[in-house]
Amino acid sequence: MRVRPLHDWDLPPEEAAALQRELRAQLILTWDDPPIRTIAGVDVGIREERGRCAIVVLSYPALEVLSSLVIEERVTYPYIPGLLTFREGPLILKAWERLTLLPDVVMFDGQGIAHPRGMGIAAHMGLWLEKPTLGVAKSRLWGEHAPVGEALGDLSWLYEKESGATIGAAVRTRPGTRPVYVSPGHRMDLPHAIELTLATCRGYRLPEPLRLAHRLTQPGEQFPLF
DNA sequence: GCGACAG
DNA sequence: ATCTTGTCGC
Repeated sequence: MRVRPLHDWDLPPEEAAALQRELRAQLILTWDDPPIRTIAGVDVGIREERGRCAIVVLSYPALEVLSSLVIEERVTYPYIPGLLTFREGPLILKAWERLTLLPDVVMFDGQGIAHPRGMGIAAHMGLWLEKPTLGVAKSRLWGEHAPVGEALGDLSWLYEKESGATIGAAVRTRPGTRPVYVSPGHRMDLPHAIELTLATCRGYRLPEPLRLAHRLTQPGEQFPLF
């Protein structure tokens, strides 16, 4: 799919952070109730500056794989907490260009607005892709929360200590494992982000879109998945 | 200065 | 994320 360029990616850390603060005003944090027939999972794996991005599109709510793709490219921007998008974003866009089936919702491996400047990878990419997005991270970056209940579906709100604003939720997607951190990206609200996360879990800690995309980024894995 | 810190 | 083997537990 084609996207309209919003800005350069090769920005020094300070400028990258300033850009994130500017982009925050463009986020739409409401759900306008579009029909959901497909949902995509996006993940990136990098080893020795060799990045591999995988996108898997599943039907919803059946969760059958409709298409998948993997692309590789050199990645040089360093990993800096809070600036993950500047490392993985360019590669994700390259993969997105190869996509022929436009998903209704896109799930990312990382934060949405649960980020120091409200612009985690799911929020940022949502602006580029102009699609509803949500972030499902394996660990916390920003925000505080009370302990999470042990049952599937139990959750604790993630809130920003200073403002008191609720920015996401720590969700138990599988008993006996650590919760995942869910937050809306763009054109999304928290209730729907949580609902989509739980509705796409199939017995594993990670929801299917991300679990499958992650598998494809691992060395030796083959695609397509169907 | 110290601790925190998505992937 | 990646580096890495075995191992504890259901």
